[in-house]
Formats: sequence, structure tokens, C-alpha cells
Amino acid sequence: MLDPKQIRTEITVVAEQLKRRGFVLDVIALEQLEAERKKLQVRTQELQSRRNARSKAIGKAKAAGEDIAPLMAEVGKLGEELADAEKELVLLQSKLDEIQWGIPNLLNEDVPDGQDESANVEVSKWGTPRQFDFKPKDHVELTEKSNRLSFDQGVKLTGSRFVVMQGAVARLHRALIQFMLDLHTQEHGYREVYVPYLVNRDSLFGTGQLPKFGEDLFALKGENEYFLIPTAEVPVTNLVRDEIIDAKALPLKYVAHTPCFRAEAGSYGKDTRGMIRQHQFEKVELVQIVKPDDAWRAHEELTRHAEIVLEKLELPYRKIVLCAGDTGFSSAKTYDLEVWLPGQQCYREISSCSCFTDFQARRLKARWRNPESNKPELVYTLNGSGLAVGRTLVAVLENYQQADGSVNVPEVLRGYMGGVSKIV
RNA sequence: GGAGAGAUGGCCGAGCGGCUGAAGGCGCUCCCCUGCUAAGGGAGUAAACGGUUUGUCCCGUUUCGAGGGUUCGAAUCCCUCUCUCUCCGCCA
Repeated sequence: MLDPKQIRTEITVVAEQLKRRGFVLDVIALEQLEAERKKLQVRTQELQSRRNARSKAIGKAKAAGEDIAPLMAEVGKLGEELADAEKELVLLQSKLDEIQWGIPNLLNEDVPDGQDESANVEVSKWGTPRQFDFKPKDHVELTEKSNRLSFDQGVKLTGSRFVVMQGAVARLHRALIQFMLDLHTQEHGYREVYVPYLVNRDSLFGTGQLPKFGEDLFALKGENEYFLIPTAEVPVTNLVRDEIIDAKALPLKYVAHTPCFRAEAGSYGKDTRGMIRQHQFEKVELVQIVKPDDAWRAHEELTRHAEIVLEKLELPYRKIVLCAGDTGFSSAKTYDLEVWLPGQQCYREISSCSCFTDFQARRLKARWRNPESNKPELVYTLNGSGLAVGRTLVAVLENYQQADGSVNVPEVLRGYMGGVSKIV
């Protein structure tokens, strides 16, 4: 969430900035609620103060052996008045909270204007799409005969948008995960973490999935209110919830491999073919917790770490910066990496790297102790896919396919494949 | 699943109706002392929110796992929940 103080004191500036996203802030309603809040809070606190003073006086009088009856009578009415004021204040505050929790993050000034993905801006391009001397198949066709990628079996076991992998493809998928984890831990300085795949409401609130985007989540039935994680961002970033981190410990750099579960209500009809959009997929996620001053440098660095995965796999990609209207709710700036898919003859998103400034940290109460002020201040959080494994698998299959339907194994993965250089 | 114990500040840990926002210790900051190091002496050190000022000064409120209750007054008493630990059972 945004700083409530900022919303209060610079409401027109905030509203103006949010307009870039196409978000309309109801300034008048907010100002009115705020004025009421102020009045009520001051009144409530005044009543509390008087109640406290009276109660203290009763204590003293009692200790001195004086008659406390008159004091007791005086404080009686005060209590009722106070209870009413408190109730009203709580109600009002919850209204304000609801509005504030629904306001997206302010955008970094580098973010280009635009309403939707058509306005995203390409930043760079790496590699050149391979020229095939045959018509390249997409990953579905490629694996059809061998049944190494079976959407029918996924449907049988669960339903649409689930997949079963077998044999060499399943192994390639696992190899990708190992390769990514090793790269990030050994060369990029991340700490590997293993985290729960089920999280509670507080965690989802902390990273911003709740209360606004609950329909994208799978929730468990049962005694406890648990949700399947839509990304490792949720459990990993929540590691710092309610913590005050020593300045010397920053930056924290975590990498985690987890499955991700997304209901994505409303996405039906889009990407129905193949494993581009599944309810369950694997991802290797990078998370950084940094000092505010380091955030933008860290954002470039983290994005670079994701790019390197693609480069080592020799997969052509481009890097784009999302425009104002396409940038996610919690993010201040997002780069997407898009990999070339010969089967679709286009670039498709394979990584999304975002800087959330203090937006998540404020919800998380994630702070660090700034040695300059010696006071706790909010950290900045970042994350990015490094990479989405399912889509990387698709990219490898399609880019490394041969005319005979076999697939070469990328050089860097062969060690993870027991030396196998080709999947027949 | 059964039985018991517990949850207090950055950390450890006392308190068990008013004088406690909270003893003591550790850590941290500043100062003094000692030729480095080690040791020692002194002072300070919770957060959130609001008012006020925009001066990091002052005033107030809230917070001792969470929520409710008793009371003029709750860290302290009662109820519910969550979590942690110990023992037993079961289990990868």
C-alpha cells in the first residue's frame, strides 16, 4: 500500500500519478472520509485521555483512603461516550483501509505511458531467431507421438490446463530447474530457500494478492484457511514480514524453486493450446530485499540475472519495459523478458522482473534499521522469474528441434542430462 | 490424535489489578579511561498512529500472540482462537 500520510498530504499529486495507470482515485470521497477520521480520532483520543486521568485519580484516592464514590460517578458517563466514539472510529478506519488497500503502487518515472501491452517498449534484443530449413513444429506437435508431453493425461487426472510429462522431457524439465538454481546460487550470489507451497491470508496480503486478486488463487477446503501459492514471491518475500533487518545483512538475495498454482479466472479461451498457460507450473524465482537507495540498481541486476539464463541456454529473447497501464498492481516498474518461440513465430513472456519500492514492505511491515537515523525504515522488495520453467521447456523444445522431430539438448544442460545431447 | 507448559521491547528475561511502556541482562549509540587488542566507568536506546510544527522539539493515544469479556482502571482476572515447546502415540 501507499503511505497513508502521502495520500493525505499530496492527494492531488497521487491521483495525478495514478491516472497514468488508468486508475481513478476518488479524491472527494477520500478527503471527506479523511476529515471525518481526523475529527473522530482527536475526539476519541481526548476521551481516552480523560478516562485515563480519572482512573489514575481513583487509584491515588483509594490508596490514600479517601472516598472514591464521586470520582466513580464522574467517570461512568465518560465510558459510554468513549465506547461509542471508538466503535465509530473503527468503522470509519476500516472503510479507509479498504480504499487504501485497493490503490496500486505509484509508477517509476521511467515507465512509459500507455494503456495496455501494445504500448510496452522494447529495451533490447538478444540473439537472432533461427532460420529453419523446414517448417518448425510447436511443442505440442513435437511431443505428440512420443506422448512425453500429454495434455490428455492431465485432463484425465485433473482437468484442462494440467499436463503430464514423461521420460526425457520430464528429465529435461528437471534439468532446467537444477541448472537455474545452480547458476543463481553459484554465480549470482543468491541463497537457495525451500518454502511452503501453502500460505495463509496474511502472506498473500503482504505481497498484494489479497484482498484484490483472490479470484486468481486456489484456496483449500478444510479447517485452516490455506491457499496454494501463485508464485514463490509470496512465501519468499514474506520471510521478512514483521522483521527489522540489520543493515549489514542487506541485500538479502533469495532463490527458490516452487510449483505455482493459478486459477486465472477469466483467462479461458486464451492460450488454450499447449503448456503456455497451465494451472500448475514450475518457476525458479529470484527475490531481493534491499535498502531503498540500492533498489533501481538491484532491479537492473536482477533482470540481468534472468537474462543470463536465456543467454546460457542460447535462446533468443527481447527485453521490454511494461507501460503504465500494463504494470502490475504492486509494481513500480516491470521488465518482461520474452523468448522466441518458433512454433508460434513470436516472442512470449518467460520472465517478469519487478521493483515494488516500499509498497509490499509497508504491508509486510518489513523494515531495516538505518544506521544514519538509527530508526527502522521500510525496505524495498524486488522479484523476478529466473525463469518460468514450463515455458523455458517449451522454448528449448521448439528452438532446438531438428527436421526429424528430435531435439538437441542445450550445451549447458547436458551435464544435468547424464551427457545426453539429443532427445530422439 | 492424547497429556502438559508457554507466547512480554532488536534479542534474552522479570512482572501476575492502579506507582509498569514495562525491572535486569545482552546488543546497539555516544562519552570517559587504558599506548593497539581485551577489560573497565558513565549516559542513552520500543514501535505504530494522531495533534502541532514542518525544528528529527513538545503533547496525546494505542500496543505485552490474536479476538472478545469483567473493571473506574488489565501485561496482570475470565472466555475463544492461533502459534510454539515438552512427553506419549502414529508416520515419510
